[in-house]
Amino acid sequence: MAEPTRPMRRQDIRRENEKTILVAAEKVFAEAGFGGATMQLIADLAGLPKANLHYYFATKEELYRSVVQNIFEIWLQAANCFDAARGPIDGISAYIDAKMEISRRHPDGSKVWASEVMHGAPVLQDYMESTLREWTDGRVEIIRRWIEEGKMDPVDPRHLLYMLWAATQHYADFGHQIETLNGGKPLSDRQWREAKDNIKRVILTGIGARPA
Amino acid sequence: MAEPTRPMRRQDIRRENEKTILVAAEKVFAEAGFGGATMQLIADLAGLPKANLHYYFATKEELYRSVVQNIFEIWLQAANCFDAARGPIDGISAYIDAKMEISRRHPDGSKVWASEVMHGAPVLQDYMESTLREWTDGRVEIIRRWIEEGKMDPVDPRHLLYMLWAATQHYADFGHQIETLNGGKPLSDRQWREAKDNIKRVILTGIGARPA
DNA sequence: ACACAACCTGACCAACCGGTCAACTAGAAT
DNA sequence: ATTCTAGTTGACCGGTTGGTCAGGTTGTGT
Repeated sequence: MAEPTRPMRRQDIRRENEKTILVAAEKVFAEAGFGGATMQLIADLAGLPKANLHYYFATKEELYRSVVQNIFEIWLQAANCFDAARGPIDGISAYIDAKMEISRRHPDGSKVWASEVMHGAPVLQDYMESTLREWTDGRVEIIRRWIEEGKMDPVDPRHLLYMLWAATQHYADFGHQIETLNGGKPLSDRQWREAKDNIKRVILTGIGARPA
Repeated sequence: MAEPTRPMRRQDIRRENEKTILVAAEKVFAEAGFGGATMQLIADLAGLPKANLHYYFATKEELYRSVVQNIFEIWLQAANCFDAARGPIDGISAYIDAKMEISRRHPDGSKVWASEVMHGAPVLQDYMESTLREWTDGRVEIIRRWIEEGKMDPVDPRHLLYMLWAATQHYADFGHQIETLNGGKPLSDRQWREAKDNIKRVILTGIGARPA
């Protein structure tokens, strides 16, 4: 019954262990916060001795930094939906879909991200002042153009973006509250769809989005 | 120049010290999370010796619990706006105003609350299953009635509430991000008003709210 | 077969944290 | 004035934490 453990190549070992550690770390950081997380807890969850963690990640901060950067990249990827779109209905719908999918598939990463920002973004400050700002400015420009072209009402683009972030991220960060109010059960497929549709409908109607 | 320190009555001492400690604790818990906060940090910020903290609050958990319960009560007070209203425009407007005011005046408390929920509400689980659930069910019923009376479109009441919570709380929890994207400066009075107006306008339009 | 480098890990350590306590000071009641 | 109780605090303690390290094991190029 024992799997015939094929010999692993060096590269595979490193990649696999780093992945295992990062997954465990993401979960522990999400559940306990940076201060509450311990290397021992992460090691136990990863099924590795603590000293092994320090072989791959020198310090707790370095491990945390890797986790945060990972989720930040996923977060940014959802951005592309916006660019390809021809109008607010396509663009914002796709963006809501993408961000809701992140909230559903990576709730731990979302929480780590939220926690990082809430504590003043000590690790990500640089990214926020460069990458995030550029991305935001670009999207603001797109929305402004949509408004000029009469494709939607004149809504402040920044506050609209904040609302999109807030409404979608809420389902990850406050998932526990939502679950509690849902009778202690996680949202079903159907409920996730309803959530998505509701956000889309309220916001798209709210900004007076008109077909391109 | 030294203030003529009037003798303090026992009651005043206790009340004043508890208040000082709670304020300091709220800030430290918000900035560092429960795990990252230390009694020493809180004591330093409060200007009291650490042992004195333990005189008023036996354990770190007890102090944390007090902080969380405080903000929970503020949070619940904003609820009353909803009841007095005759229709969605009045009710939801007032609620958004109240919650935005909380985000602005009590950003630390909001963060502690968010952190608490994000980590599975270890302290507040009881409240969430009783008080919060009751409050939510009551509000759902009100919204449902508004829909029946044709005062707004048939939007899922729960998801609408989540959106209200998310959009308003975001300005506290992600305040640092918003500040960074605002050129590193806090939102001005005018920008806060714009934020509030935008949320109101998008949501009220989005749900097709009609005057009672 | 050999040597080198990457990988692994039990044992250990200094620093720190939550919490305790005994001794002290200062209002309040008589 | 005396007594009692609430409030104050420096010093201390056991347990935990992030991090180290010496010595072992295993894949890999020659």
